[in-house]
Amino acid sequence: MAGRIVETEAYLGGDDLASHSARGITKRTRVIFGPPGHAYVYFIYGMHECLNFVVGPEGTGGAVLIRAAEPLVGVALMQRRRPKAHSVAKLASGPGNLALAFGVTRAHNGVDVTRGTLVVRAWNHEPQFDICVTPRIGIRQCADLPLRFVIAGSPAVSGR
DNA sequence: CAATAGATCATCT
DNA sequence: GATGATCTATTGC
Repeated sequence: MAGRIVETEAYLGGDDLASHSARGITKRTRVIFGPPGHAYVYFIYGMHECLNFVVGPEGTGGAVLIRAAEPLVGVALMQRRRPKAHSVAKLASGPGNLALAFGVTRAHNGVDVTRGTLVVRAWNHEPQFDICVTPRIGIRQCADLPLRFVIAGSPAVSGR
């Protein structure tokens, strides 16, 4: 499967209280403080898994939540995994949906995302996109920081 | 279309 | 023992 990431949120290290890393290294947050280029997958609300990429120098605790993607390859498989989705654009719209559609689970927590079965990369052959910046969604702490990034007009973007 | 309820559990206090 | 980087179905206009 493959998709284009169209919506992300940044969670900073240090004093960003919305970030899981804000309260230091724990069993759960240790991969966020590990080397960048690795997946951080967490379980939330008793039912959903969310995919992040660790970014920034090792030890700083920064991560990027992948909130939505446009399905490009493997659409049929994603539809089988998400029978409730009402359109292709919604297959991976929202963090929990994206993880479901792409089959990402906590088993991927800590994997190297520069090589292997779960890979992110830059795509150099696309036209330029307009990126909109907004506050992050679904948080209470630091809810005013402009750290959500969406590709303008993408049908797969969630919320606002 | 907007607002709300319910599902459900790992994690940290 | 409360809370949360969510989703879906349902209710109410």
